[in-house]
Amino acid sequence: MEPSRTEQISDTLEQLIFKGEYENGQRLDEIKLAELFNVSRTPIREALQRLVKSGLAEQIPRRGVFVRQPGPIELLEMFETMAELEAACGRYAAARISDDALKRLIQANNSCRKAVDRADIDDYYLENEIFHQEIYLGSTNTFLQNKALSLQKRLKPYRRVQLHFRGRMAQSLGEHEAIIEAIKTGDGELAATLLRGHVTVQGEKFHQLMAGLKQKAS
Amino acid sequence: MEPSRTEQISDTLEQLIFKGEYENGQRLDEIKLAELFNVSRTPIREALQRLVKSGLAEQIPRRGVFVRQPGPIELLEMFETMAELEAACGRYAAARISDDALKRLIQANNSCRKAVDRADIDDYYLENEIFHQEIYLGSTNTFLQNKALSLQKRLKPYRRVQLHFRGRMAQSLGEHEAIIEAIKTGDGELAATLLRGHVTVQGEKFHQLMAGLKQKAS
DNA sequence: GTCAAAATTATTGTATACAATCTTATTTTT
DNA sequence: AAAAATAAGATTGTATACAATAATTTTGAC
Repeated sequence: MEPSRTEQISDTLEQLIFKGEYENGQRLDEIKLAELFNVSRTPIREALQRLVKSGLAEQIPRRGVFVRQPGPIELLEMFETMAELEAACGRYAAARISDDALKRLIQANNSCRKAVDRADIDDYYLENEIFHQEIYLGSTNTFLQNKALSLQKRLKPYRRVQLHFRGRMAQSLGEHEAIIEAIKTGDGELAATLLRGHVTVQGEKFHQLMAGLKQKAS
Repeated sequence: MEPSRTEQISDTLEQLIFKGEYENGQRLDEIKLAELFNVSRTPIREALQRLVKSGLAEQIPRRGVFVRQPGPIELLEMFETMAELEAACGRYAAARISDDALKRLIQANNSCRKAVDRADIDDYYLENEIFHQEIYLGSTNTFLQNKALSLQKRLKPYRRVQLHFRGRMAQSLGEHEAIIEAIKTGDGELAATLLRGHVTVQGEKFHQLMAGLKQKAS
């Protein structure tokens, strides 16, 4: 199914906002966007409504719609929520993951290990994402899976920077092993606890996230 | 801040879909809606984009947008997700709820008890909702809170019917007491487990939910 | 009578015109 | 000179016209 023009525009704008191309509070000028996308204001306005609904922008009537970049507090809240969603996925995955999906999960982690061995941050970043997505999928709950995917996507730019800190990749990989073991043995409670800890931003990770925030802002 | 016309229309349509005024798969006719709301198609189409983004409708390009009512499976998935969100809220609430918020939570439950004493289903339905919202609030995580609120709103019509089954209200109230106690003593793990069980649809509750589904469909 | 092609009708998608409102600049008043 | 009032410009919100596509009906061939 070919996506609608409105959806294309909305997705592109989403990417741009994620990448930090727009400042927090910046107005999304309908006319400029119309010129940028070579369309009239009508499809732009429809796309903007989508952005508003997904929380990426705020609409002030008769004023315009303004991008809403999360600040430090909201970011921590989002990571906390992500941790809980991942924990939930892990809990269900431990109970219901299929043999095939488990195989893929292990394979994804093997790819992670190779990336660590090569000290390839970009690749680890990619494979790690797949590892987590396999857990979402393993939950066998499409609704939960989609929620997790959507938040993962939104937090993506903030995770990248963290990997550049020394020892972070190796530590992450070690946690993966334990998570797989818990899921394999069907210990949902343990899988949930491990995943929560794996994703939660605490201690040193907190400073790394904040450092990443500044980097993005510049 | 006065809401935009588009937001009003979108919210009204959301209510109508929640109430079951539109069949699953029914096309949302732009012209009819424009007449219904006494506006042109333009603001209608903007509102429809919001519905699509929030998952209440599906857009098929050049065909139209069609309402998407959850079937039994998706409904169970949504309740599972709700259970996990509530568990997460409970966990954080146990660690961070303020004295004031705890007081309000207890008060909300007292209102629940009064409703049970009067065997007032409608009132219990209302007060129970507030009880849970106090837990969301108690989590002190606005992002998580909003996610919980939004899903609670979406599941609202399906919870109502369940209360009509014998003993359901009294059982629910009993669980509330234990939840409060866990939060009060700061036992996040217990609060999470209790809330998960409180919301999860299993055993008899499953049949009640399915019965409710049929009732709504008629 | 049935199927296929063509024509008709209906519906979505987009551009544009205009109205309503807000913002900014200018003028006027004190 | 500062503040208030006014005017000009910019921007959002809505209606409408038209184009593109899909759905339906009609027509015609076999």
